[in-house]
Amino acid sequence: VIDPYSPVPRHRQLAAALRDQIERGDLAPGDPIPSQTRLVQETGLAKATVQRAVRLLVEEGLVVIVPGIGGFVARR
Amino acid sequence: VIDPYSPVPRHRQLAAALRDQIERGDLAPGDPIPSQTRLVQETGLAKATVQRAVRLLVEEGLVVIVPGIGGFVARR
DNA sequence: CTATATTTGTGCGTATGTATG
DNA sequence: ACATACATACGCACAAATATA
Repeated sequence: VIDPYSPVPRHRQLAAALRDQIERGDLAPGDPIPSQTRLVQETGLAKATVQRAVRLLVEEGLVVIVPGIGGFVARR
Repeated sequence: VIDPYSPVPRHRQLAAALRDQIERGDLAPGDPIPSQTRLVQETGLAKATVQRAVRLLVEEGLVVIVPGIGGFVARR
């Protein structure tokens, strides 16, 4: 799902992909989002890049992170 | 603390500022130095530039870096 | 209560691409 | 051509929080 040759930064590509899944309803409010470890495995991206993508969604209010537990689609 | 218009390179400016804090005793031997992330936030410099400043202090023997942990004022 | 596994958080080291003076 | 600087990205290691066996 990630195009390494795109001028769009990889963390933005991943954030966009997750945002689409949320807005499409694939991921409903309250649902856990894939763990950072899974996202690293599935995308081939570095952990730092994955975290940066997730942090974008947190700043947008689409995702809530609970340390030690995981990330969830925000209720609202 | 960093003057972008100074002819002195920014990494040297930051290194000098940290060196002053160490020699003044604000940072004692064994004390952790501010993380690179913090220095990036506080100075507005890029990570690579901050890292370069810290590396100067390491080469001078004023700072010791422990990978995965952080940087500390050298004991001696 | 202890041990282990999972997940997020933090931090360093390094490399590459791009822009500027 | 060169030095400086920023942004992006990967890899690795350790710490903290939480849950489970």
